[in-house]
Amino acid sequence: MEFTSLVDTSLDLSFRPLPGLDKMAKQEVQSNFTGLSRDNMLVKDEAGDLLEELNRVSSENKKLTEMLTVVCENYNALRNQLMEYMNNQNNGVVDDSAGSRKRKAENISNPNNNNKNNNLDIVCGRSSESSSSDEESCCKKPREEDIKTKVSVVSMKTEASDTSLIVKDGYQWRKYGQKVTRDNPSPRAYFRCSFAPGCPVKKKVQRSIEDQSIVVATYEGEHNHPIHPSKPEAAAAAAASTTSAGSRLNVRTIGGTTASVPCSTTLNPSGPTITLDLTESKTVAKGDIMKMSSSISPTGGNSHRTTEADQYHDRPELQQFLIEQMASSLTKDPSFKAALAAAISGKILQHNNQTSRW
DNA sequence: CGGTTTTGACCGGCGC
DNA sequence: GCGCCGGTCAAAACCG
Repeated sequence: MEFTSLVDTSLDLSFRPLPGLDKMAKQEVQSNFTGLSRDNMLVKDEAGDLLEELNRVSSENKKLTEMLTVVCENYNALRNQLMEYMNNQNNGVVDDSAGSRKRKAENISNPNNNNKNNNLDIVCGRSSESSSSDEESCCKKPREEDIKTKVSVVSMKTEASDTSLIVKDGYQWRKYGQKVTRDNPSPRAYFRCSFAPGCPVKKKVQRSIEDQSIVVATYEGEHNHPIHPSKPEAAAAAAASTTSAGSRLNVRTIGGTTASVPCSTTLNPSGPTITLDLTESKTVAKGDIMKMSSSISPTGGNSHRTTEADQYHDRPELQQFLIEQMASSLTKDPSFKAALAAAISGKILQHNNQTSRW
């Protein structure tokens, strides 16, 4: 399953001039102001400026689209590498898992344990669900629960002083138990989704044994209802809980601003790690947007407008900076990320529904 | 008052 | 069969 096949990466911001708009605008201006030669000249200049602005913005739009496409391609490449790695591990480990009668609960019970068997179970379950019979043969008798339950792990950085095991993922959870497990001194909390009656999703939340400030949430199952509309922070974890990759997905919020890229993907032996820096404050993002919009706004400062537009046109480094600013502002904005993640997870869900019908 | 959290008891799977 | 352990139940307490 190709990621690009699921997500339309064209990112149409609907801000490109229509073909012929140039002519139409000029004709309209001319017909409206015939006989007023001086005004006519002024309006022509203004129309020209606006068209330049439109062209510039549409070219930026195009560049942003290309950037997003590159990101998706990188994701696909990394995912392919991961699949190869998984296949290699599968060949080496399958006998071990068949021979050992180790309790299966341990796979799930220890989210910090980067258990290869756990990954394999998930991958096999998912591939038999969505792929051809060739892939089904990789695990001929997948256990039924492995197919039914999708398990995803989300780890989040929290305040070290925050002792509550609350992971805000947008869904409504009801805690039904708490246990201290053998391998981790910090208690593990058990949650059920209480947003919709009969929703089978469960969640286990426990602090990482290595880093107490990291809370590890293990989601089991799929929600049978849409995400709570008033909770935009749901995006990342919701995407993780419905991830089509089916492998371990760690969504981390990192304190501070050390990450220059707010969203990055890395491949490590435990699986792909998606690191989301959600800690950037809204004020920063909005400030950037405000800065940007005020500097490029066609309505701001008539006398400087043309020269500013020319600056952006003539200087590629400024264009590059502008593009980076736009991308940075978009990715820093939580609401944009939430909307993007919701759209992607929606696409994935839609695709899963379509493939399950085949 | 209804929903949520807490917490001890209980259950079932697994290893020895 | 027994004990360990993770997961779940359910009554009481808590909260808005």
